Amino acid sequence: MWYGTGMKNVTIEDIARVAGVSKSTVSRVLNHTAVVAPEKRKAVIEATERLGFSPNVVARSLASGRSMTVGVLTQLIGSPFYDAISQGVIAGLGYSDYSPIFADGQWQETKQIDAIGALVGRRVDGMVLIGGGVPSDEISRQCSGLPTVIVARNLPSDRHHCIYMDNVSGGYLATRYLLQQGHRQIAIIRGLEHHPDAVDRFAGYQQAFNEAGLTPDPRLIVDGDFSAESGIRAVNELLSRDLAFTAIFAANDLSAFGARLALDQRGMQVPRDVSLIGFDDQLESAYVTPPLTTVRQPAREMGRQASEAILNLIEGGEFSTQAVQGELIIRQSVAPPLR
Amino acid sequence: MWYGTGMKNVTIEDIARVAGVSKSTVSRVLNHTAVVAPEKRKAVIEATERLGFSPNVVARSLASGRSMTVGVLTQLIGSPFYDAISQGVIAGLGYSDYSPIFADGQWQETKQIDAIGALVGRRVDGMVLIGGGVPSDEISRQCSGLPTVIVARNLPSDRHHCIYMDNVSGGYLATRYLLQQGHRQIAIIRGLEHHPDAVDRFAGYQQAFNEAGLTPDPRLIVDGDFSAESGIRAVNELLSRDLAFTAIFAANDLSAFGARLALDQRGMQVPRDVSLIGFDDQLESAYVTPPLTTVRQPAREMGRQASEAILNLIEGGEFSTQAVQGELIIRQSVAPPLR
DNA sequence: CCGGCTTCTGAAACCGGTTTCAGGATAGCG
DNA sequence: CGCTATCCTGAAACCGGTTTCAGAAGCCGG
Repeated sequence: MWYGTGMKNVTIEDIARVAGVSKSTVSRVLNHTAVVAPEKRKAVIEATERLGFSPNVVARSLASGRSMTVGVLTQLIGSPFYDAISQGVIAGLGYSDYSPIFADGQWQETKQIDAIGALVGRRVDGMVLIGGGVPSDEISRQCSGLPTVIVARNLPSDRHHCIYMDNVSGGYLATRYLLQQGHRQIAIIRGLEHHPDAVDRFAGYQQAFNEAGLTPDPRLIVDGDFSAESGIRAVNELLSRDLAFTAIFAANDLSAFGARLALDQRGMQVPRDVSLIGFDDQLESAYVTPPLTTVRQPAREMGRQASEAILNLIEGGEFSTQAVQGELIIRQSVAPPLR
Repeated sequence: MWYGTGMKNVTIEDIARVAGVSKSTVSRVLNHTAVVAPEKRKAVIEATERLGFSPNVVARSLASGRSMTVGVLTQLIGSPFYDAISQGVIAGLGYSDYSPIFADGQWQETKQIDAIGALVGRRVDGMVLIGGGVPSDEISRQCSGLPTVIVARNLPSDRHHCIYMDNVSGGYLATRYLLQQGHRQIAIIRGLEHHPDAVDRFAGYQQAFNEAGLTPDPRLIVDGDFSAESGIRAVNELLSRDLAFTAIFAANDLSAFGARLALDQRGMQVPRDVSLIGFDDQLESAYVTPPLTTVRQPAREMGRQASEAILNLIEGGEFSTQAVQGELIIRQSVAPPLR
């Protein structure tokens, strides 16, 4: 078996022979790891180019102890938000000498633990964990001594480096905006019951109400699971309960889409009859009708930040947990209530 | 530096010592590569578990010549279609012992060539090329002797293994459906001018007209670039030209969303005033208002198929280029024309 | 009871680099 | 001019596995 651009497989030894020097010297030239006499350096470089040599990364990894790879644990459920983070990581690593290796957690804790194990076994030099629910101490155990960044999740222990979205303030922002527009009966479609993001956004919702000296109507709180279907179900449930509401705060844009569709099917217009606000600001949200007002999560940027953080940690740098703030993106799905 | 679950770093040599056998025997037990006396086997397995040994994949790769990785070249532009293919590849590889390594081509030929080179340098055992525009013979050159699958692109040479969507028949399907519904003035928003997918879909559009003994109105053909913005621009252009049309075939769902929005802003309803059909069937398409009729491209499945194909090729199996057919997904954005 | 064949096993070579170490050449200094 | 400090360089060890090879042990039939 052979690879590479050309023939057999040219090794550092071949270069050494052709250039009339030793392996060591070739290595030194290639890595700029020591001063080498100019004429030898030249000979090595020429030989390298003539034979079309590209060093065997695997051998190099073994010898140097660094694999030049970063393990990325995804959850792969096809959520636009998490996917965008992965993309950001890939993009951010694109400018470095490190390559990302992916493993798929499938939102199952055991799978995630296995996947982390597989990545560790591959001797990745750093680890980026996107979302997921692996317990803190399990992470510590498996990734001890290994630079690790956790994205889109906030682990309280300061052993961990996290880049997460401040979901409380995000939920607060969305709700306060609706309140400012004059809404009082604001339904909320929550995300997965125990999902920390969902819990936090809900906390923000309550906080905005509290701050305004109001109390949300508990009957307007319905559960969902971040899917578009759950948005449909939630609206149907609200309408079947025959409750009055003038606005909906959806757990994420996808469920907002579902909610929008369900409202439309019942003949209710957004924002005339009901205002609607989402969470995420995914690509499509600016182009649905009406363009969706939402809280922007800079997913791609978070991924990119994570890649920078991990590179920095690998180089021995420092990093401390960062919360990124959501941004209210005002479009056209919210209007003051009619009356 | 040390990794792993526990202490220093336990190697096969440690296991050998503890189990009272030689390295060779440990290797044989771990890889089931030869028969070993039951009691020694047991000793090895026990030692392995007790010390929490996980083999160094890098060393194994170097020795065996197989890196147990598959290189994936993406284009990372955030296109829902291409992204979904990547996800499919990750998912498909999840069940194997191979891990995907990503490199980002950024839709630039030079970047793509570099990226392929980097992957080859990493001694990947197989390569999955998603989209992109690297010339056929450049691929042959760099990937010679390396199992390679090209997804979402059809290279005529039979040296290559491709999994691609039949865009001609997809475009045909969409257009024929509109014709069947009674539309005659069918505008088309094309994708990027020289993009093969766009060209093919347009060919399908013409084919459907031909087959019906009709000719499309050339003034209803406008260019786009697969973005939502381009959908908006296209509709505005059509309307400003003051042309009569009863239906729009958009290059992809994203540009259909844009078109839908632009129509809405001009007070035109879908499908009452104008019917709209897209291409892709991305996640959100079922939940916009009205739910979008479209041609489904099984992106994720294509990625999964690619991963299966590459694993098969690595094992020495055969694979021949496959065209997957699009499927017309009828929802509610198309209706017969009013008159 | 012995030769031949099979089975198991360990020593050693190997994969392709990096890194240590020691020695030779050269330069600097008194 | 002699002696030490410095600079280059190559030999060899090393990273942690796999695989070859040859020898030891066990089994068989004659």
